[in-house]
Amino acid sequence: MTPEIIEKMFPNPLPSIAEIEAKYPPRQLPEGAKVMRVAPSPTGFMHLGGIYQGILADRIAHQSGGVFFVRIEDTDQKRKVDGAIDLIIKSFERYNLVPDEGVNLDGSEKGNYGPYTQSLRKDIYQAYAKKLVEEGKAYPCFCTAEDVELLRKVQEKTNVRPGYHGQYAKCRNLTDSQILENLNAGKPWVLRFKSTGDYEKKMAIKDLAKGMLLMPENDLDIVILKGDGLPTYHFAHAIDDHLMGTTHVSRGDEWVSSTPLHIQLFAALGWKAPKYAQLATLQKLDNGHKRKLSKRHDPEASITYFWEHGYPELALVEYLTNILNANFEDWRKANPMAPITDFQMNFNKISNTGGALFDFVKLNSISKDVVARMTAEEVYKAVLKWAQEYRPDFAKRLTDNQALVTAALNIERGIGKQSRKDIVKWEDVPADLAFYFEDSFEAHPELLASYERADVQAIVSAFAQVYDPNDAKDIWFNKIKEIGAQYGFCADMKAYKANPSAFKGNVSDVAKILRVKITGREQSPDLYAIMQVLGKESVLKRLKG
RNA sequence: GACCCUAUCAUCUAGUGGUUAGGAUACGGCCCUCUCAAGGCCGGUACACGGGUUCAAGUCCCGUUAGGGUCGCCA
Repeated sequence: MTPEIIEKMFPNPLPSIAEIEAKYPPRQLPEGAKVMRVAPSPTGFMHLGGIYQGILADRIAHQSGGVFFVRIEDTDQKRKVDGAIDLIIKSFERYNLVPDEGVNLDGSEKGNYGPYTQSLRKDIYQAYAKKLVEEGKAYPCFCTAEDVELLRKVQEKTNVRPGYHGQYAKCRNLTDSQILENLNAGKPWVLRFKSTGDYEKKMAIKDLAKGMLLMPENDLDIVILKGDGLPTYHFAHAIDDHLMGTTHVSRGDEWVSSTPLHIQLFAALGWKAPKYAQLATLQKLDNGHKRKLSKRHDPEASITYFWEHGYPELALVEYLTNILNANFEDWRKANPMAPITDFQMNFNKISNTGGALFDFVKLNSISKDVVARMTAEEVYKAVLKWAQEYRPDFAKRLTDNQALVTAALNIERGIGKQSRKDIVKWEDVPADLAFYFEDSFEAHPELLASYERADVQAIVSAFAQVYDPNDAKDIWFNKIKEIGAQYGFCADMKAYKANPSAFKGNVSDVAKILRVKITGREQSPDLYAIMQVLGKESVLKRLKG
């Protein structure tokens, strides 16, 4: 192609390749250090998979003494949404995935390998595109979207593998004069990669997540520069990950089939491709069929779903970590209180090759354990943060009653195995705490319908008489037993079981009567502790009510 | 249609030629117990199917079936 044509294609001044490469020197890192990134698109939707990928990249990079960075892939101007970059940054921040380099919330950047936003790198892509044209490795294509669509239809009809390849690559062999003519006529064009691949040949690709892959070489002349001059994913990936020094690319396995193309692209640019770890995407069970978690159909595909429902950040991270490296569970068992960043993430332990089902049952179980490991103060803070965002009314209740709420959250919050595990997510808390407050306490006398009214009244008033908030727990309990015995409820479980018909009931019935009066529920945490939290006034009021 | 990947309990998985096929979650039972939760103990449930190779196959090979993914000027 003549310099004249090339100048026509790239009329704007571009940095020279030497200039660019000088700005991106190889990183000086210790032996074995890995440089990894996450590269989300600012579409206004933060996919759960982004966090999944982020956990892997952050851990592997940081545990190897390397670098973790975030790159914003905004080359599709049509899908760009305001505020989307904020959402991305906040999402990673929320899960404590801290990039060493990338975009900050205020729009500034950190790191020496930027810009980290692709739309700001247009000149760089163009410079390399121009170089490929000069070397005869890329060519302008004047086919319209309709032309390409038509081609695909013809290929389908004639049973030919679809795509812009071989004899179907119409613009591949345009003469200089044809190109010039089209350019002069102002015809829109895209830049295509002139593939040298042979589809009949296989290439072996080592994937860190999937193992050895045997793939046909790519022979598609894919678009590398779109009509608006911005690169496609493929081209931007090769250039950015080279310049930014990415050593290991982790991404979803929807990219597996284009990996031969990417390796080819790196080679055409004279570079070595990074290593790939292409993870199976999270799945969901739908009508008995597994399928990819879908942005359109599954609310839980969006990270904000977990914010709204108040899942502890650590719970989600632990759950996803376990899908990445299933030996996490054993590690957690052995190190119950260790920070999760201590867990050594390992490419070799990636087990999810087929696509794991996202399992809320398991997530909930992990979440319960996470919450149980927290102190009451930590739970209070986390619930407050959630409530301030999603339940302002409840947030006010929390701040107005911090001491009471913390005390309530502290009930049976023991060490290790004895701790209470009934909070899965912060969303559960308002209902759990409702009975502590006079305005949301609901009396439910009907729960006592199976007892004689007179017995209930007698027991309640007898207890109200002897109730002393200063009693130790055993004294308190003895009082309950004695009152029960007085009205025909056996105080001794063994005796009761030996001859149940001799009694109206046993001490658990007495406790139930008091529990229902005081909490409005048949089930509650330790009643003694609840009464301590409520205080004498409140307890007596409910007993009389 | 073409290409690629995957296949162990309901779910996530351990397993790299010789295992009573292990764990976790879920489920069921018992114990503990003022209810619930938690905890402890016990239990059932799996190598998709069919052929090979081998003294020996969950593990290796081939096929079938089933699932997933990709074939865009989206990423």
